[in-house]
Amino acid sequence: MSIEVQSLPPAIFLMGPTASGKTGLAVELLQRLPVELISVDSALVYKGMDIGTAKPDAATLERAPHHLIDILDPTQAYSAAHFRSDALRLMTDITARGKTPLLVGGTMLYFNALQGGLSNLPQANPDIRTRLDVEAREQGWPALHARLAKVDAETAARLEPGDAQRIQRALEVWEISGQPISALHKQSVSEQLPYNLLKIALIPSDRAVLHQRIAARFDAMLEQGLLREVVRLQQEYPALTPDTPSMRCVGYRQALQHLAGEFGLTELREKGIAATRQLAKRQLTWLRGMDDIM
RNA sequence: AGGCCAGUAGCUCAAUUGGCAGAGUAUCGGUCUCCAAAACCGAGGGUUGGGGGUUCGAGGCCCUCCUGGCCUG
Repeated sequence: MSIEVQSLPPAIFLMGPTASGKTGLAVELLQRLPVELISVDSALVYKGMDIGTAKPDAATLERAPHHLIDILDPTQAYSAAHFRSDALRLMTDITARGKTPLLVGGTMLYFNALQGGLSNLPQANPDIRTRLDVEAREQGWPALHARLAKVDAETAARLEPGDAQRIQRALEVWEISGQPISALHKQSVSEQLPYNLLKIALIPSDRAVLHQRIAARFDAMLEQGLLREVVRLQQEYPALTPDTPSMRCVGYRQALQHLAGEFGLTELREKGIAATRQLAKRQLTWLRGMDDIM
């Protein structure tokens, strides 16, 4: 380990799939170490989404405050870039206070963007996205993929013709900047994270046990009033639809569909649990590919 | 008790006249640069309820048994 690395301030990553016990461990570490907690979670940012996100309860948050929880209305959008910017600012502040940032959560893209950096790309543009969505409805995403191939063959070759989100993003970047996203990726690389990282992953030893915990937790959410929470959100924010980013969260999307009469309670339970298992699987895939994990 | 309908992948269902058993979903694996609890890609998975028969060949036809549903008594 070089002197340069040792001189960097410390920061801790505490990662793990949903229902792996991250919050409990984070609270415990807080009691023993001079740390401040930063949530790394694309769902916990939303106010009013408490039950379905398994947000730490009020008493826990009182005892163990988390940054980046309850910072947005459910009508708003967040992103990896927003997170990176917010987290870097908070880490600087925490370090200046003589504390160590403890980043805890399950949104692996956010951890990845924080550590590895993001290229300097134009911001998302809702108007362009809406227009591209309309065009895709008329022509199909493969047609837009073909359009992308004309201006950015490299990215088109990398993406599947059905990969709506990434085709849309690549076309959006092209329209705003006049440059292929592949070229921008090569140009600008944000600097290394100026912290000496300790990365901890909570990886369940047995998938079957994780599946049991997921099922039990979803049942508990239903008992605690997940459906009431979603009804209340709909009343408070009539603009919410199943396509709103916040409502794409596991459990909320299925609850909206159930409330719209698409299926019954039994199916809601099955679909909610399955969606959570799939989330956990993707989180574990990320973790398998990460280096330096304890 | 009799009559009718159904039984095919974990689940919901396709399969022309008897002609290579398939989809969706789930599960598993992977991809991931401003939506990521998102989006996308791939793979495995079958004694077609059991047994017998006809046929070159049966998920589909015949016999029989089992299971479920509906109708009649």
